[in-house]
This record gives sequence, structure tokens and C-alpha cells, in this order.
Amino acid sequence: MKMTKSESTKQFIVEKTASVFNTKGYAGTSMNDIMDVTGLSKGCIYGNFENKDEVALATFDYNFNLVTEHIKERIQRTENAIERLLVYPNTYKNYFRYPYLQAGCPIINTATEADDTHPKLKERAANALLYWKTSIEHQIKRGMARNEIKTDIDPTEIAVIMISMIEGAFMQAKVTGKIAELKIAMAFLEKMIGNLAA
Amino acid sequence: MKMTKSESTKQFIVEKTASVFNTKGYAGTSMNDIMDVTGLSKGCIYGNFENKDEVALATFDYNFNLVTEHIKERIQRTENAIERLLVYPNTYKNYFRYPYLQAGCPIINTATEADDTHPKLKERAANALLYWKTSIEHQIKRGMARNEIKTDIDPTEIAVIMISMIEGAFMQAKVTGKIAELKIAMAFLEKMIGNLAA
DNA sequence: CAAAAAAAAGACCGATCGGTTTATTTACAT
DNA sequence: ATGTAAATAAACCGATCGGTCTTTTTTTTG
Repeated sequence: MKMTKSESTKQFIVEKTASVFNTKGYAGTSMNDIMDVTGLSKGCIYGNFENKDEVALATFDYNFNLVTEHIKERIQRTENAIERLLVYPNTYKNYFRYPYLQAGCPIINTATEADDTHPKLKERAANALLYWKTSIEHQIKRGMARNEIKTDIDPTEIAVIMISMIEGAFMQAKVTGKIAELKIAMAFLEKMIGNLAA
Repeated sequence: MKMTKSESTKQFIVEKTASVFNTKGYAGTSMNDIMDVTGLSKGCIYGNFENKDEVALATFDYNFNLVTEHIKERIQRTENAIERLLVYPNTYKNYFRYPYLQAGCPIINTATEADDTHPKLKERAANALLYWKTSIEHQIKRGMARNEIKTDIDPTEIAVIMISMIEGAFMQAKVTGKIAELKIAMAFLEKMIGNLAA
């Protein structure tokens, strides 16, 4: 499967730029930043993307996909629903190990910047959250069907609690520079998930 | 207590600008935005503040203080520690009622933007979180001393869970435009707080 | 290998950025 | 009421913003 030159350049730009947008945000990232980090000229970048917006949207998709793929991969190595749910707190508790999480979770970074300013990015972030929530609900329901998880709990409630706690605690860790609070929150989640066992 | 002209102008600028910074962020807010929203000239703004940084820091303090004062006021009307803790989920669950929360929580907005880009704002956000955590811990310990709260729980753990959950759920509500998830998360917190009763 | 097409480079554009300087107005003390 | 100092307005600054256009280089095709 051969890539055309423009396709590979496009991907190159996205890969190089992804962490810049996640670190500096949409408003804080300039075309010059993109030129610097890619080593490409402005003409080249505008030859491959219509405008800054398109680069930003592509990098969000790329960043989110990295996290999603990582989670998916770890989930595939588990043996039951409880273990699968534990992948989430386990991953985020060690976020500093994963380069694409070191600038913060792309969802929360994008959500807080774009919610009142950038409709397209806002929609991307909202969809990412919905996807995440649906995935967790699905894992829980499957666990119920397999008698690995109690059936008297509300999958949506658990999903919402997990996502809220992870995002909130992650934000704290990023801004305080300390992981104590993140560890506490993730330990609580692990305890809660453990209690879901049938 | 009379205010000098410059003091009152300074306060005027902060009041008018506070919601702009909270909405558009530091990088997204320009001096022209500040001029527009205050109706003042650039010379006037730079006559009262050294630079854009100083305005941003002042507005963060102002925004955070509004939230803090609101919480404090509601806490004063309570009669026991459980009620005091419930003020937090109760306030954030109805965030749309409070103008200064409609653009989002200033802490999370500032934290996610500034964590990798703006050391001074980052420190402000980190201190705000620390203050918040300490306040909750204090409420819990006082509740224990008065036999209103069980003594076999960890005040820090509860504080961390409350803050993480509130911030995470709030972020979701802002970006999805739906409050269902916020209600679920806050209901969970209320349940958890209720279970702390001695 | 040459011609055509695609991609990249870099000069260039008007607008806006944060910030300064000077002129004018306003407020306040005498 | 008036002189003076503080406060505000507005013109102005170089740098940078996102984006365009033309030229040069590279890649692909016959």
C-alpha cells in the first residue's frame, strides 16, 4: 500500500505537530510553530492543509487515536471485565510514561479551550467523550452478560464516574506537578471497580 | 473607605475583563478585547496594569474569589459538616445559575491552558486547588471532632475525590452542552458524602 | 530522459499582536 | 478658582499573526 507524497507529508506534519497543539493549545500555536517543528515551509503546509484549523483538527484526531489505541491494546491482553475496566485508572495513573499524555489529556485540553471559542474542536472533544463513555458502558454490559460484573449497577453511572474522576485528577496532577492526588483518585477508582465483581 | 481613581478603574477593568479571560483563555484574549469590553483606551489599561499578564492574573484572582465567596456564603448557612460538604456538589450541579461559572470553572480553564505555557498562571491555579483541598479537609476534620462525621475515613481522600469529580464532570457538561453527566456525578458525590455521617 | 504535474520554498500581503509615547483631559489639593 | 499631578486617549511602533502567490525544486509519467 503505497502512499502518495502528499499523503505522507500530511501525516508527517500531523505527527510532528500533534504535541505542539496539545501543549500550547489552538490559540497558542502559530503557523510558525508548525513550520519550526516540521522544518517545512509555509507554502508546503498550506499545500497540504487548507488552514490552521484543519491542522488542529487532524492533530486532535491523531492524539485521541494514540490514547485509544494504547487502551485498546492493553484491554486485549486482559481476561475479564474487571481487568478491562482497571486498564483505565492503570494507564492514567502512569501518564508520565506515555509521551502523548505528557502534555495532558488531549480531550480535557481541547474541551476547556474550545468549549466557548471553537465549535469544530468542541465537537471533536464532545464526540471523543461520548465514544469513551460508550466504550466503558459496553465493557460493563458485556461483563454483566458474562457474570463477571454485578447486574444491579448502572453502567452509565460507573462510566461517568470513571471519566470524571480520571479527567479531574489528571488535570490536578498536571498543574500541581504532583502525582499524589492522581494516585489517590485512581486507587479509589480501582477499589470501586473491584467492588463491581459479581 | 474612599478609593482613588486608579484603584476604582483597576477594579472596573478586572470586573469587565474577568469573563473574557475565562472564556477565551490567556492566549485567546487580546488587548483589543480588553479595550472593547471596558470601553477604555489602551493607554488607560497600560496606565493601570504593567502588561497583559498582570490583567490576566488579576482576573484569575477575581474569578476564583467569586467562586470562593459564593461557597463560603452558602456554607455559613448550614448547620453541620455533612451539609457543608454537600454545598460543593450542590453549587456545581447548578453552575448555569452563576454567571461567573458559565464560561467554565476558572481553575480548570486556567490549569489546562497554563500548565505547560504560563508559569505564573499555573502557580495561581495550583494554589487555588491546594486552597480548595485544604478547605474540604478542614471541614471534614471539624466534622469528625464534632461527631458529625465518621472518624475512620481519610479526609484527604474525600477531598481529592470531590475535587476531581467536580472538575471532571463540569468539564464534560461544558463541552457536551448536556448536564446529564454532571447530575450523575454530583448525585454520586452526594451519596458518598451522606455515607460519611457518623 | 524529457515533459508535465505535483510539491515545496520563500517572498509577500494586510491585519492584528502586545506595548510605547505623546498629547489631552480629568481629578484633586491648595 | 487655579495650578499641578494623575489618568485617559490616541497615534504610533516593530513584530508576528494567518494566509496568498509566484518561483523553484522534486516527483511522476510517457
